[in-house]
Amino acid sequence: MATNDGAVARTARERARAEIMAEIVATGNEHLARDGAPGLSLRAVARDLGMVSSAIYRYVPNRDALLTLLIIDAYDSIGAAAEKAESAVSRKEYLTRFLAVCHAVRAWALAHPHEYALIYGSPVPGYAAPQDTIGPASRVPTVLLTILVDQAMAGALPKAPKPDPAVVASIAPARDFLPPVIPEGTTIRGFTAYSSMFGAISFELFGQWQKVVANGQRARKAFFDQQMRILAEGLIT
Amino acid sequence: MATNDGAVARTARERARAEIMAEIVATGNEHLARDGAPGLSLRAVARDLGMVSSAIYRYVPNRDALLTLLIIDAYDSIGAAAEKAESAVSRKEYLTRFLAVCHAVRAWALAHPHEYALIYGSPVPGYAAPQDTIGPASRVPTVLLTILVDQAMAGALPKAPKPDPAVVASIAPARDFLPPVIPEGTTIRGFTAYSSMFGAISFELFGQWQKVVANGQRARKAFFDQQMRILAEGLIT
DNA sequence: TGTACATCAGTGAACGCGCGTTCACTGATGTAC
DNA sequence: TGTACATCAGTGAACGCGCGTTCACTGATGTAC
Repeated sequence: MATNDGAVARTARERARAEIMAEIVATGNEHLARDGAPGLSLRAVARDLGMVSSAIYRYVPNRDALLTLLIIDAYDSIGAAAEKAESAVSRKEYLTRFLAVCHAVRAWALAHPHEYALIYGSPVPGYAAPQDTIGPASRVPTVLLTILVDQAMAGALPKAPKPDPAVVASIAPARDFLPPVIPEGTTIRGFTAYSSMFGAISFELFGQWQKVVANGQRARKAFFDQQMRILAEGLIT
Repeated sequence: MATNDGAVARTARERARAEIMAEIVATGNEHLARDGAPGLSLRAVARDLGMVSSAIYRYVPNRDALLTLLIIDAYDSIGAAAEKAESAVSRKEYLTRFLAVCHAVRAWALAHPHEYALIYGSPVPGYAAPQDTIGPASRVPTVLLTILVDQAMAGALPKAPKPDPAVVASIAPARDFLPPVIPEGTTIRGFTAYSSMFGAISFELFGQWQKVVANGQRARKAFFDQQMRILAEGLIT
């Protein structure tokens, strides 16, 4: 047994490998920010790392694998931002917690537009996301769900009429991860708010509010805040 | 003056040109559907049209121009679908008109996923949409606006509290095309419903409901319908 | 109606580019005894 | 502790590919007189 603190970074090789993997992800993100996902190339990343183009294949088996790494990194990054913002709010301030998440997600998106586009924009043609991305992808929705659960536990959930049986059936898969305290009507409203939030961010980020909403940071933020408050109606108090 | 019915297709050359332009757009759309926007290439389109690769430059000055043609075509196509569905509903059935538009837009998106991604998904890196796309882009929102205006004229608009001054200021640019019958509170709710609708469609189309909403057509449609009804609350009666 | 010139569509070759990926190799690091 | 072998990281050349775009050209169509 060699000198070894924990499971990380044992031999020099392993340490170097972990570092280089991190550099690959970092450089990949830079390229994403400059050229977007379609322009991402293994050769270019290798070049930036001072490697010959074939050397990168020691770390990443192909281009799709690099995309997967970047997708996981992006989901983790946006998830961490949401968690951090939400955790700073006192537990009983449900609406404030919700808005904190919304604004954190939006701020992250504005700061990392190409990473955002990678995970919430159009799928990259020919790329199929593997299972590994599902876990990190659920961090943001999990935070939001926690707010609803806390509210339900406190008996502070607004009444939501039970939807049509067809609608209830449509969200059957969600029952696997949804605690029973959340009624169906609330679930649908929650999902709607959830996709709506990303709709609002995508519209802002992808330029769809051109000539509709003022361009200033202040205006955009106030507009978004109001949108999120509307989405929270009948769901979060 | 040659035999000439109207402003279209005079000489053989002009007729041929118009036809080939249409074929270019059609073929471009096929390629979009197969490979997505990033993979769209002038060479490939020319090849499919039986032209030598340089010949296409007689019709389209460069790749970006082809993208612009396809974007305009997509906006026109989705706009026409929305208009058609909405026009079939009796004028006073506001909610039914709204839902007709929502379902028409969704159906179009499901039928043309790559064209949808082109106009509502991540922007194509390095491409800047020219002014020509603004007109066609406004067809869907214009139909939706008409519903609100008709409702306002009939005095059937739900009350919406006037938002904060900062919020009102943020939508100042919209005042240019918004009739004064629509109050600020309604405007913001309308914009929110609008971006939310595309958020819902994008989530469905881009695979974000994996393991959340059931996969069947029926389920997906029922779920979407319920979402749209929630968005209509406090806005459309 | 017929001819002369101008315009346009399409050809074929070429330019220079960057990409993903493979392969046989050298030299450094790690492991077993 | 020292040596022998196995593993791994990185090299450099090469493969075959498709792309956008330019250019000088031929031949057909359109226009002016």
